[in-house]
Amino acid sequence: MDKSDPYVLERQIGFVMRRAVQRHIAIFSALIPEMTPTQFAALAKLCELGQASQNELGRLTSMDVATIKGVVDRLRARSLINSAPLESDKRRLMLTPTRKGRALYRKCAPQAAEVTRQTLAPLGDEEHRQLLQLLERLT
Amino acid sequence: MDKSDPYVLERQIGFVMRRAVQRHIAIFSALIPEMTPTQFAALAKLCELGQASQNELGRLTSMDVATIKGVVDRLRARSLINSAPLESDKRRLMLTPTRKGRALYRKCAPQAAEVTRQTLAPLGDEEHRQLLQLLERLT
DNA sequence: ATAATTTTGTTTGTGTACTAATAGTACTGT
DNA sequence: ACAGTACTATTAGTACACAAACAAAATTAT
Repeated sequence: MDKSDPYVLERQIGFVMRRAVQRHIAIFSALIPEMTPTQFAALAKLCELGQASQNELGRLTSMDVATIKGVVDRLRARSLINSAPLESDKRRLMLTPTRKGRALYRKCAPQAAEVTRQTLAPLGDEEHRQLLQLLERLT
Repeated sequence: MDKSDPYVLERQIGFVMRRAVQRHIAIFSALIPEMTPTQFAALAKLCELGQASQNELGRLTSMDVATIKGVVDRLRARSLINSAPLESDKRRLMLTPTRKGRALYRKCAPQAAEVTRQTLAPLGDEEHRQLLQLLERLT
């Protein structure tokens, strides 16, 4: 990169990522109108784990405490997860997916794989791997 | 890609991009506390153009009508841009950066370049180019 | 055992981001 | 000229995302 390049908005990583995320979210909500990507991430992780505290689930899905609370509230309002204070540690709110939540997850998981496929449709398999690896290193 | 792979949240492009964006925004707000990335994008593009209608600016910065309105409102509240209805087309709201807005942009632009540099610090120059090119093709 | 610290969850406030509905203006075709 | 269409902006509602401040509970350090 030539350090003397003028600042061109369209070539900045932040701008390009924002646009790519916008397209991804549009594909997601077209294929999975039942849930937002964030809600699906939380539900998917909780189904994978079987159970988790709210804080734990937030960490594992990269959501801060305020965000995960809102997501959990909305999932619970739709009876997709249950929550109960933990006896052994009264600070913690233990979450479990409901039968309905697990069923919805099972139904949506193949669709979520298809979201990934459509999002990456412009790329070949090798490029897909490359992109994922490069982005992971930015984390 | 093995189609029989189970659905692993952490390997989905959406999840990985969300995390990368989170890190980028954290770097941005540490280096440029004066503005959000979105506000900077709008101000930068407006300074580059000299003037633009609100709708036009939204299109060029990939913000929908509701989003660009909020961003413009906040920039105007801080006297970084001016707005006036256009005589020749009364639907349009013509925007121009103020002197203060242009000064702030000039001050922040080098910092914004530094944000990009720090965000991409884990990658080499060739990888930087690759990542940008791959992401652009997802748009 | 008590004080200091850490962890977990909640609340408030600000700022994207999108949808859908509304209204005024401009343009197009007949 | 006028009807239909398209464009621009606003508003209301929902959903992330983060910071900061708070309270309650658990852990630790002395």
